[in-house]
Amino acid sequence: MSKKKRSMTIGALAKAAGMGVETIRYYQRRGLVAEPEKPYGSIRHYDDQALARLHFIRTAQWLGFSLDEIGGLLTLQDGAHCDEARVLGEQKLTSVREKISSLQHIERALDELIQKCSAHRGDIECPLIFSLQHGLAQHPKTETLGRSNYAKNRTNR
Amino acid sequence: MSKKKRSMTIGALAKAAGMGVETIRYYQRRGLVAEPEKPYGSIRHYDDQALARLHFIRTAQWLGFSLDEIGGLLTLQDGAHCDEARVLGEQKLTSVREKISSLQHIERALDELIQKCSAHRGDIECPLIFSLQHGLAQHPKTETLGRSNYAKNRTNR
DNA sequence: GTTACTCCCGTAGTCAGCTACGGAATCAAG
DNA sequence: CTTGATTCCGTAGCTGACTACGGGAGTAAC
Repeated sequence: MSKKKRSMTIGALAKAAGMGVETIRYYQRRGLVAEPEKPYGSIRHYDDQALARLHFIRTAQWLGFSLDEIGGLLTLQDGAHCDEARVLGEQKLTSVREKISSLQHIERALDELIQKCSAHRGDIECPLIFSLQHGLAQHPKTETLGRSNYAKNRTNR
Repeated sequence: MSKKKRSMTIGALAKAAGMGVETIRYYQRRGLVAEPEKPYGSIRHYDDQALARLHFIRTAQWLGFSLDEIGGLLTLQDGAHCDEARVLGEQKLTSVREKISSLQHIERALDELIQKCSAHRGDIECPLIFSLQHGLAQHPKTETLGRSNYAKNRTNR
């Protein structure tokens, strides 16, 4: 949007990018954004290019790229490696689609359990609990639920 | 399935449940499964009830419940608090549906970027990279991407 | 009876992405 | 020129669900 070459402190940059100062420092440590030279006994200043990088990171993150993958995308940024970028995007798209379909399985399973729960009145046992104990048709028992899975289904803060 | 009252060591139980010994110990520490009495100078033994608990945990996990939430479900297991269980299930269902719809937004955005990439031939810049730098129409810039979000889109191991 | 697994138990490490803390230096306002 | 906010910098803590390690005890097979 704005193209004027304003110069900001890290605090102003953080505010402009909608993130915390500590987050920017963290990205610097990870090598995702550069740390500008510090004038003799003074404070670092950032320009709109730095802000653009932060936007880049946030958008790519929203698309599901990890910070490591974003690092890879950023190296593609300078050359004209459009094909490589497209391949990365396609891989992401595939994994997003897989995630959608497995969440849809879960949606169906949960929905059925809740239906049964609502239908059940004053009987011996809760159908939802019972199903958890005795198995679900849809649920692939062999699937490993590792640590990479743990937050798959968490609610945003 | 099997109803015979076999007795297993923790290793056999782990194998039967398809998880590691350390995982079961971890659940014991978290109070999700009980630790049976240890005979004088011997080894603990587990029965099919213990196995059923582990199945319960894995299925509930697959449905998106956290271990803390599973702890809550397990306390409902003994009383007949079907309504409470159903409410928890409904909350999960809501959050699953939210996740699906936000992943579908992402799917659309990624798909468009890739289309543009494929259409582009020998021009100055890569459309995907360009969009990351200069903003996406679909992407809500104000949305906070906190730590609870970081694995939202990771691939299963 | 010796070898080779398991079990037991406590503690510490892993991953990803932040977030917090503390003390010194610098800057902006009054 | 003082006060109070920021910056700088390194290091440590947090989350959730495991996973690994180490050393001693028990157990199973030969």
